[in-house]
Amino acid sequence: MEKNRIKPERVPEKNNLIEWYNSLLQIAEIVDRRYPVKGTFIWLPYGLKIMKKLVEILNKIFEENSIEEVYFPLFVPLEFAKINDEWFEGFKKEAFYLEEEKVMLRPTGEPAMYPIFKYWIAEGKLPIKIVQTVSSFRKEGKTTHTMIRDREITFWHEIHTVHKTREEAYEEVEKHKKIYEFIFKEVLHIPPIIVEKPKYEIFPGAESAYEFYTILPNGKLLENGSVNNLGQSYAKKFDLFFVDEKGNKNYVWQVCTGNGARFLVAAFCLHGDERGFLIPPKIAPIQVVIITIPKGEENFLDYAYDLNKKLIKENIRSFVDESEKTPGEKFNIWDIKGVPIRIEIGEKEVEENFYTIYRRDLKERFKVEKDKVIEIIKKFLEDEIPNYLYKRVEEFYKNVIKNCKDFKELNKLIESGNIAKANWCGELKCFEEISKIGLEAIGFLEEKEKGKCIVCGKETEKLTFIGKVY
RNA sequence: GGGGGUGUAGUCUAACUUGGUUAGGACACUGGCUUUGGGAGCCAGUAAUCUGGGUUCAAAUCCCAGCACCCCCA
Repeated sequence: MEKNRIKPERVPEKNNLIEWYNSLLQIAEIVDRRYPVKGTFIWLPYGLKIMKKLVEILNKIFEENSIEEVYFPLFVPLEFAKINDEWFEGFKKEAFYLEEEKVMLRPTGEPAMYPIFKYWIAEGKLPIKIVQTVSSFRKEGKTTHTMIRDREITFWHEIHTVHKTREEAYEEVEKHKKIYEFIFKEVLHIPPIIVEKPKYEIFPGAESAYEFYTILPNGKLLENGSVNNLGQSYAKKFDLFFVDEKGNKNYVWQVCTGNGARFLVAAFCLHGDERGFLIPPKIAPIQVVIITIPKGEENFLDYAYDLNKKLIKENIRSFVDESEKTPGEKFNIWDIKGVPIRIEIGEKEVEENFYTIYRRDLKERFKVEKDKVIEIIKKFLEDEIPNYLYKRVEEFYKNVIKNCKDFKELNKLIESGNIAKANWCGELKCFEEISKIGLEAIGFLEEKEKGKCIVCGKETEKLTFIGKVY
């Protein structure tokens, strides 16, 4: 596409996902993409409210797991950054520098936090469990995509925990896998996909790493949250140790996890349709929009606000759109913005004493008796819409994931928008063979099945997904 | 990282091939009247050649660089 050929207020076809996604981000007023610095964008009020709702939910869950929010500076002294030479090698080219290169803007949090952890450990503060939600900065190359690959990665949360024992760190890892699973299922209504990364893909000296993925409607995989069991690799570099009762020096065990706005990308792309986005009810800034259909002098706004008050009292985020637009125009705008439920109030409703309730996910209207409205809306928001959304994505995943036993079939399968599920031994050379044909084996699935590695033919129980990754 | 494409009002575009118009249209926006059950109509108005350099009597148009966006490959 040489140019965005999208009329500003028309939703383009979803079969070109990036075009559809980019246009909708703009017309649904999630972000303004016109900021003239590569890999950055402006969060608009509606989008920011969605993102902040998600952050609020995340922080609440973290806090329930004894993880406290902190704020470290964005500036990282280069001497800190160089403590872990492997980390520095990995990030030095894609970091931004200032103060005549004595300081870098954080590409990730470790080198800012870990030297300070040394003080905290010395003060007897183990275990340390903290989270920071902040921007990270990486000088991404040519390909940037809003919220998928940015140079300023906004609302990136990173959890860092420090433990006395290996066992405690392993328990922490399991906890974090469950937290992200919960977010996917209960907040975003997307079936979680989690893989364990092979050893050569994780940080040298780390124990293990898990990565969550979502499959986007164009059949590309999106990394969407990682949980790293760092072992003592960083502890040794940063000299993080505690002295036990016997007077022995012990290096600590560390865990870190992170993700950001990619959670939203998954929700937008998987739940959205030809009419626009669909915001999962738990993170929707507006869960119910009330639209009146005026008749002559009567605008029915009193009825709308009466209902609005009742809904708000029940902790339902409700909004009356009393703008001058025509009802049809309002229907379309709120469809695009993805408000899960709409209530229509006009002459018919008032005379016959009912409400017309429209479900964005089904695109269907329901005639609901006035005194049942709260009950029905709660049922829709809490059960029926989440369940329907989840099932729909589950169905999509089922269709797009194809079993594959033949290496030669891989490209054809993936070219036509699918994800391959295959037995895979996970050896480095078998990873590289797949990379050579432009694809990626994302890691080991939790599911196991006897078979032969798709590359080398060796017997293995391990399974992987193979596809293109953003 | 390699290759390719594109930059005209808030948005989508015409004029670019073959240099010369008052840079035209639509949507949006503002004002007015009329309307309102899936994007309503009429009238009037505001508003644009990405930035810098070059070629030329003359540049939206040709050339170079920068910036930004999109696509393909790694």
